[in-house]
Amino acid sequence: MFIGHSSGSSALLARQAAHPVLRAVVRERTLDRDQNLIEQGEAPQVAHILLSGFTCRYRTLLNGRRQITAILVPGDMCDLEAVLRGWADSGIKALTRCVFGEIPLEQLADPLRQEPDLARALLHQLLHHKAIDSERLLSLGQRSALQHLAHLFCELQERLETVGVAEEDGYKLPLTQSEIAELTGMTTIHVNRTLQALRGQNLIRWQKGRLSILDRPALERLAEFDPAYLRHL
Amino acid sequence: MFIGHSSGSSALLARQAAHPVLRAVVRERTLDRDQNLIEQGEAPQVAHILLSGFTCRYRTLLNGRRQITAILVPGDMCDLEAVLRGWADSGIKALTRCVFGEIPLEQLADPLRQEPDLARALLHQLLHHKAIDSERLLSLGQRSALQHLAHLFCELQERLETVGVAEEDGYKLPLTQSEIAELTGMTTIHVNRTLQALRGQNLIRWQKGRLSILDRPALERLAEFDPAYLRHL
DNA sequence: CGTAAGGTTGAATTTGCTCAATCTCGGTGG
DNA sequence: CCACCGAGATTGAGCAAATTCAACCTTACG
Repeated sequence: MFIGHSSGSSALLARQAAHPVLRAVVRERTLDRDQNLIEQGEAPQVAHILLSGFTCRYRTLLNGRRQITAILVPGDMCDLEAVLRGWADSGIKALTRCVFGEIPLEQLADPLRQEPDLARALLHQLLHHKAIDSERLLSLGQRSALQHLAHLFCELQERLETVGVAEEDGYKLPLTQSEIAELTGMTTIHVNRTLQALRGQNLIRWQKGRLSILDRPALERLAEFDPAYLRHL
Repeated sequence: MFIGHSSGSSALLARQAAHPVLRAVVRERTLDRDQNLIEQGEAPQVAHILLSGFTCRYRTLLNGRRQITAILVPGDMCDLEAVLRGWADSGIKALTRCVFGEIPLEQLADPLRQEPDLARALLHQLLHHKAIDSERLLSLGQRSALQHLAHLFCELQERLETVGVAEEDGYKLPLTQSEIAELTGMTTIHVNRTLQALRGQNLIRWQKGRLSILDRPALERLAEFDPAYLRHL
């Protein structure tokens, strides 16, 4: 993923040299937990890249059931598709206090006429999230609850390591169990019990908002996790 | 979606004027039902656009459970992501006899340096399938079995109409119930019973490989189907 | 210290799954 | 023309997974 050093105050991301997308950032914007970056159905006025914090995309059914369709971590473009499409098919809300970089639409309106680096980065981002979605389809369709959660934790470990927000053996996971539920299509209660199972097998610990992976190989084996889908050219 | 008239024998697609992607087709290739276009893990040697027939992408778990992660209909790029990424994260197989257009890698290797029309079409295709995936995540996570199947049928009606392969009230649906199962993460048996429920409510009929939608508004209401996600700029 | 949000537990119920069998129908060979 | 065959569809009974509802516990925080 393209991570660079933002000029703003919240610059946690200092892994790669300045990246084309970050160079396009003209301003920062901060949201508190549970605030919406964009409502479902809205037309984006500006594009955002997440600089720090956790964010999610979600969609709602008439009966009120909600599905979190994506978790966004620092470095991710939050609303790229919405911008390119002209309207947001999902809502986007902050799971923690978040800082976003704003990118004026003009700079992306026709990404394919831009400098190739920027365009490549956008395409890259799209591919990245497409790969994550595909893996999530597999989890939702075929993995057991246990495997599904295991896979989620492995994926986040990997993604957060990439952006330098995780340690070797875990990371801060600022989600509630009901958010995990919305993410995985399970019930909060079922999430709770499945987590207990995971703990019972000494695979993870999850205390005070920090997830610790106690036996990473075992967890990855259980999840059938293969990080390849997160690695790109 | 970009559909045009292919010069080959199998040209069913004659809706829009010749499209940049179709212009890049150098050769056709035909597969019979159940033959693989590409194996999971393989490195694509050439890109493919589906000209006629039904194809799917799928992924397998160690226990042999398979998830169909996408249905591909005429006009769809089958392996765009695999090409851009350099390896296939899913297998792709023909659900019926299929004709594909082959596009040499050189023409796509760096799509962002190509004529903008081609590049735009590729990006477009990526967005299209991303939108479909997002909807499918919602179905898998939050819709009931009944809603899920209803949604699937609505989606296909819409997509096939777009490429001129559906009539007003239905279309040929050359899938087996177990393929529907792999697509929706259900059991074949559960698919069967859910289909009976759908028939019982006089929403659909499915005979001799043709799916008829008897009450489209009611089916769309049940599924909470909103075709907006399939419409693009 | 009280409150609220999040986490945990139990029991009853529903949904979907497994296994195992039977049915249907199009195609095949005799 | 007809009996056979096999893939796909259908059925039933029992079981497992996940949900619902309702309560209770824990912890952070004002």
